[in-house]
Amino acid sequence: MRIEIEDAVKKAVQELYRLELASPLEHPKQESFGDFASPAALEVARQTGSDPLEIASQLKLKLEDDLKDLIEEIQVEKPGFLNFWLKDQLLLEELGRIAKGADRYGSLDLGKGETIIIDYSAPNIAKRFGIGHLRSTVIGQALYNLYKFSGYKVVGDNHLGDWGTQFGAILRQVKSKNLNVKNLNVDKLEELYVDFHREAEQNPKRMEEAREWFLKLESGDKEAREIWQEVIDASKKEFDRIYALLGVGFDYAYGESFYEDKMPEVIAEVRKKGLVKKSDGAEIIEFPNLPPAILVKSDGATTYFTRDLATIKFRIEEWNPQTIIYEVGSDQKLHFQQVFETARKLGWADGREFVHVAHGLIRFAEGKLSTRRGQTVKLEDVLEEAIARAKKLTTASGGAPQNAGAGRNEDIARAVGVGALKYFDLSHQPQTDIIFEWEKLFLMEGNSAPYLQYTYARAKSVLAKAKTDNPLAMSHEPLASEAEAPLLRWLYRFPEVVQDAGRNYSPNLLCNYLFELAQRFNSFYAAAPILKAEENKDLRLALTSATAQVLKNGLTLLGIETLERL
RNA sequence: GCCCUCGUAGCUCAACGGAUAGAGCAGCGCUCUUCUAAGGCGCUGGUGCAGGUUCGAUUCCUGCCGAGGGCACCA
Repeated sequence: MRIEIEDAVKKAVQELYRLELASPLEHPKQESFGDFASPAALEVARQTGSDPLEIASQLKLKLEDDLKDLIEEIQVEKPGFLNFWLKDQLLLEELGRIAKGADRYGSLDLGKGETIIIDYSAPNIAKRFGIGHLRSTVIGQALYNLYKFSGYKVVGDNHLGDWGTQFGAILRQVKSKNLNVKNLNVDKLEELYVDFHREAEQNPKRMEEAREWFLKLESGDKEAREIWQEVIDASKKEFDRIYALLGVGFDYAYGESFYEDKMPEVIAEVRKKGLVKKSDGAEIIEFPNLPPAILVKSDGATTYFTRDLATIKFRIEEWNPQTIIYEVGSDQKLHFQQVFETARKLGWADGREFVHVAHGLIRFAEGKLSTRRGQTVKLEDVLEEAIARAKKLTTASGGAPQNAGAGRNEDIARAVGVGALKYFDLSHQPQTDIIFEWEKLFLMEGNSAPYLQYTYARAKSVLAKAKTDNPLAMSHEPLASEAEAPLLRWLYRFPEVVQDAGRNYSPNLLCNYLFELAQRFNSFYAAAPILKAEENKDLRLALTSATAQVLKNGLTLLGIETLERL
């Protein structure tokens, strides 16, 4: 609907004033200003110097004719806005579309065969999976779902940090302390890493030893490889546990080490194109507006800059993507600017888009969480706490007593607890920092996943009692009353929101929409009886059903479970 | 020092350059002999500072102040 009206307005402006309209159609904040509003007349007035109200009136006349099938009424308001009211019939038909579309309602066909690669989560091997990795993991998964739903081919790749000098540090510790790697779990590995940096502060020679060990690893030293492999296995065991809890998955998890044998070719290509310069024994790439990046270290080892270049090359050859999205923290912004700039210089960009969704950090009030200094919060601890709190809530409210099988309360607590945590993260605009505070993570009322899950279960409960196979059997109800209208005028926007959230790399837009939807439903629910309705019963059931469906589709896109009962 | 991001209510966050800046939490007061009270209804309260562009600025530009991040062999 938005597209039709937007096009009509554009066309009208073009025909009447021969101007290309830039201002988009919008949803006014005040519902008294209609379903859609256009500042077109204001824009035309700016360019032609004439009276905006006069222009608005002219546009109104034309549009009333062009849009007579869609629009009930057009009003001209104060400075020169055009406000549009959709026909009730159209809104009612949308309910039918929701029922028919079911789990696919809101899906789009924007992809046109294009492929998008999303690089997300990417925890570092040998370190605990910290709260800091929640953002990338959860936002990345939501973007993945959104693009798939929008009709793109999507490749999700978990670019594990399983290569680099950090392994030199681990190897150095394991060897010098003569430890048995078989007994090392991630907690112990991280301790080694923290110890290493503590020692390195006292004794700079430690860093050199670490670099030497990494070089050994990179040049295929058998012992180094064996230890490295053990460390990876131990880490993956923990990561898999967390991904299972979070309900997050990937198409691939190549990791940095996968590109080991692909780097020489890339290095050669960069050299051949004359982009490298020697500096203090290292090979660097310089940029006009950025600090230089290191391609090859002075000891001949690679950096993760080199690896990211090799990764791009591989991804292009393998999937020929139109877009590569990196869901990585904002502290790596410079790095990606350097990588993207180099890729462009190498001629790899060519019609391709590289995007760094630089999310803000989860940090303490005083600053960044630093693994090196041992300042981490284990995500697993946070998840367990979230589930424990959800369980308490479930028990306290005495929910879902009937048919509650033995494992059922566990399932509910997990879905609610994990959902609350994921939603907490997703509902924040990606680019802002999040201050870590235990209490804030576990909000289970108000703007939270449990509120949405509760609303969904509530709607489903009504529908179960209604026992109608097809609550949409109603046809031409009388006009929706005050109780139904706000909900009816909100549901149809879901597909627009799916598109906006994807286009802006902002799952939080979807959160905002769903929360508002739930609020509107709950107000409606409190104001109007559904099952015992004396009027508009079919319509109310249809609204209930549509709300449940949209909530489910939206939450699923966010990677949050819905439960039929809680 | 240079570069980047962010400053909105007591707290946590919304708001495509638009119309009376919205929520949630916290606080106070109502509300379950109607379908799930994890709910609903109401009250209290805000754009860091100074300029500029615009019919219109929380949004764009400049400067300042404050917070965070980054700046060569970590990732």
